[in-house]
Amino acid sequence: MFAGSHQLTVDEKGRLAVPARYRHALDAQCQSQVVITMGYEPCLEIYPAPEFRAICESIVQMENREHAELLKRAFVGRAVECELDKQGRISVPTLLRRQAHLDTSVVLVGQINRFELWAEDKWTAMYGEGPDSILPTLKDAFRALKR
Amino acid sequence: MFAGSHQLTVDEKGRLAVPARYRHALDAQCQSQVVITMGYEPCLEIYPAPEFRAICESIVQMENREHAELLKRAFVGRAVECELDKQGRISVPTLLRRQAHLDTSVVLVGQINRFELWAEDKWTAMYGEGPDSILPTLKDAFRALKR
DNA sequence: TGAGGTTTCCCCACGATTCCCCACTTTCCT
DNA sequence: AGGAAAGTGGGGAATCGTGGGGAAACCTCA
Repeated sequence: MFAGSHQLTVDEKGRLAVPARYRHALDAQCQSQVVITMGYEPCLEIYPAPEFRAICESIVQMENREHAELLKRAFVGRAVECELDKQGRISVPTLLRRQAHLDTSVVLVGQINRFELWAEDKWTAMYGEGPDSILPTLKDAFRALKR
Repeated sequence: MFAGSHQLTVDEKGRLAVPARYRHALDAQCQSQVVITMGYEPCLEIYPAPEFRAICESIVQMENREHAELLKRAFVGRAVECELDKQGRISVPTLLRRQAHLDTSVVLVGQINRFELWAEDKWTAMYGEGPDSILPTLKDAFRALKR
């Protein structure tokens, strides 16, 4: 289960050092094999490989064929399989980096079954120190949650 | 079950000494593994790790997808797993401390299944010596409570 | 087919941060 | 008053994030 956010830098070679605390889990869960792709948010999504395959299954079995086709093109079609190198880094494909408008300063966010990779400025603007804009909705969301 | 409030200090390295009376319970309940994150109040929330995981389950299964997404980013995305050190302290991440506007003087408040960590001035202003502002609502709340 | 250039991967190194351990001081209980 | 437990502080070692160099693999174009 992934949680937490880390400010990281993508170096000149497009490499991203995965925080050490996640490496062990990723190794155990998927032999350090991950899939990077995009959803509808302006950020990259990083899945452990088995998790991604499970989502593909779900897409194939969708009732709504039109939705399924769209997801196959936009979600599956943009996916790239990667592997952590021996130093625990993944090299993020240039195309995806451009599509998500990532420069060197990024934020890696744990999202339970996946990670999201945001441009730092976008992330801070939306969920950072002063997330005043989302506060009312957030309050509603918390109240809808049993805990 | 956690109750009561303690005035504590966060030292220069961002460490918080958990009152000894809670340590046994935390050790028994979660091997001293806790998760620190933020809700919509300007304070930090500290959960025993299993408690936090249970909440994540609830989030994943929420009906309202928009709420679930928001909670995943704001609640899960800001969470940090910590472990009490051998001296019974947790080191509170700098980012979270800044977001909750904590300086050295804080109040740890037992909240049944979690703790809350408030900046002392905020806590005293809201629930401290003169809680005049909340008194009418408090009255309603008590009357709604069977006891 | 071969040469040049580019990309990818691995290793090493440095600086900063984090974590762990030890010690001191204060408080509370006996 | 004495002792034990708890809160507080600091020093040192290990780890982690980051950058760069070099070798191997790949692709392109002649």
